[in-house]
Amino acid sequence: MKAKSERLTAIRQKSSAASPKGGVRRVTVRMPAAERRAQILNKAFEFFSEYGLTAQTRALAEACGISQRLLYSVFPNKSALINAVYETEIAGVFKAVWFVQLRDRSKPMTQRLNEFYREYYDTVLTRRWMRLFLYASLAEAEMAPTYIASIILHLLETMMEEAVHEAGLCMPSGQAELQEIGWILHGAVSHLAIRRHIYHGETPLAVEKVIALQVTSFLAGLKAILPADVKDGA
Amino acid sequence: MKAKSERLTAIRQKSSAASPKGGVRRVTVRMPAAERRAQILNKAFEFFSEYGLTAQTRALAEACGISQRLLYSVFPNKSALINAVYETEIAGVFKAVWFVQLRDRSKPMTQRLNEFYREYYDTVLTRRWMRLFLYASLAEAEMAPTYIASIILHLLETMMEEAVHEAGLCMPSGQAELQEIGWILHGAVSHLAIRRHIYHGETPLAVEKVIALQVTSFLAGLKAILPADVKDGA
DNA sequence: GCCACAAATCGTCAGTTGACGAATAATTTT
DNA sequence: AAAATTATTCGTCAACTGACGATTTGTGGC
Repeated sequence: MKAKSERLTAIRQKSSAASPKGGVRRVTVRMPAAERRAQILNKAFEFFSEYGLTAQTRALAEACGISQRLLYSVFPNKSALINAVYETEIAGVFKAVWFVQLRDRSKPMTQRLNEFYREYYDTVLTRRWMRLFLYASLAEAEMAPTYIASIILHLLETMMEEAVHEAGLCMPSGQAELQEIGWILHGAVSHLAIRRHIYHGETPLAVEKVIALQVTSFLAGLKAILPADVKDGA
Repeated sequence: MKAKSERLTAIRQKSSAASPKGGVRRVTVRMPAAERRAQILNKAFEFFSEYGLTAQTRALAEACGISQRLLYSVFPNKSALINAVYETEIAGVFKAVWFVQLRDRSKPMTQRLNEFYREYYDTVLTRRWMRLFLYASLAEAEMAPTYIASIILHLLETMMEEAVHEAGLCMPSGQAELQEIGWILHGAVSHLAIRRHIYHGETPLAVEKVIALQVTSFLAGLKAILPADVKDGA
C-alpha cells in the first residue's frame, strides 16, 4: 500500500514537456475522495482569500493541479465550495480553551489578555482569514453576523466579566454597553490585523508590543468608564 | 436655457412602454460632458462600493440610465473610471479644518476628540466609503497605504501631541510607538464603522455614545501607557 | 430652416466563465 | 488477468463581459 505522503508528493508532469501529441492528457494523481476534498478546500481557502470570491474556478483548479471539471465532481457548484471553505477555515478555528484560559483567575488579567490576544492574532487573525472574512462580508450578509453572534459576543462577555471583577468595578448596566466596551479592545486588535493584512501597513513595532499597549490602555480605560463596585473595598 | 435641475429630473421613458417597433432607441437625455462625468462618478461610487470593483460596466450603465458605450466615451476604460472615483470620493473627503479644530486648546481634549470623531464617522466612515475602501484595499495594494501615509499618520500625530500635552505626559520615544498608540483610538472608531457597515452588526447603542466611551477609555489609557512629564507639575 | 458638432446608442467581437455529458485511466475486487 | 468501480480529464455550451467602430440624434450658431 502506498503511503499518503508518497501520493501527495508525486510530481505532476507539465504539458510543456515534449510529447507525441498536442493534446496530452494530464498525468493523473488519484486520491481518495476525502483527501482530494481536503486538498481542494485548503487551496481554495488560500486562493479565494487572495483573489476574492469572484475569482474563477479554472484558476483554482490550475492552482490545485487538477482539471476544472474535477472541482464539479467534488462540489456541486462554486457556491457550495465557498460555503465549505467558510465552515472549515473560518468558523472552525476558534478554540474553546481560550474561554477557560480567560477565566483562569490565578493569573492577572493583563497577562491573560496578552496571552489570549497574541494567540488569537496568530491563529485567527491571519492574512488569509481576514481577507476571506472581509471578501465574504462585503459580498453577502451572512458570514460575519453568524461568527460574531455565535462566538465573539460570548468572548466579549467573558472578557468583560473577568476584567471588571479584577478591577473591582460594576458591570455596565446594559448588554449593549457591555459589548461596546469589550469591542474597544477587540476592535483595536482586529483593526491592527486589518492594517497589517489588508492595508499593507508597515510593521514598525512588533505585534506583541502593540497588543500589550492596547491591553494596558483598555484595562486602565475601564476604570474611567465604569464606577467602582461599592461592595468591594478598593 | 434649461436649468440644470430640469435636465436632471427629466424622466427617462422605459422601453417597456408600448412602442411601434421592437428595437426602440432609448430616449436620450443630453448633458454637457462635465455634468455627465460627474453623474457617472457619483453613480459609480454608489455602484462599485455596493457590488465591488469587479461589477460590470453594463450594470453600471443601466444604473446611470445610459448606454454602456457612453461610459467608454467619458472614460477610456474601466480602470480609469475606478481611479477617478477613488480620487473624487475617497481621497478628497478629508477636511483640513479638522486639524485646526483638534489643535484648539480652548476646548478640553475630550470634547475635541468627540466632536472630531463624530464628524469623521459621519463624513468619511460612511457605508459607501468603507466598502469601496475595503474592496480596493483587498484588490490592489495602493489605495490604503497612500491614504494612511498622507493623511492618517498626520492625524495620529496631531491627536497624540494634543492629548499628551493636555494630560501632562511625555511623548512616546519613537515615531512607531506614537502611531500605534494613536491607532488605539482611531482603530476602535474605524472598526466600529466596519462592524456597522461591513459586518452588518446591529446598532444597539447610538454611535455618539460608543465614540464617547472610546474617547474616554483612550484618554484614561494614555496615562497608564506614558510616563508623566516631570517638567509639568501634575 | 439648415449645418456642423458633440452626445448618445446600436450592434458586435473576442475572450471569459460556470457548468456538465461523455470518454478515459488508475485502482480495487473477484 | 479480467471486470467493476470511480477518480479524473477532455471538450463544449450558453451566458457574460470589456471594449469599440459605425451610426443616429439632439442642440446651438448662422
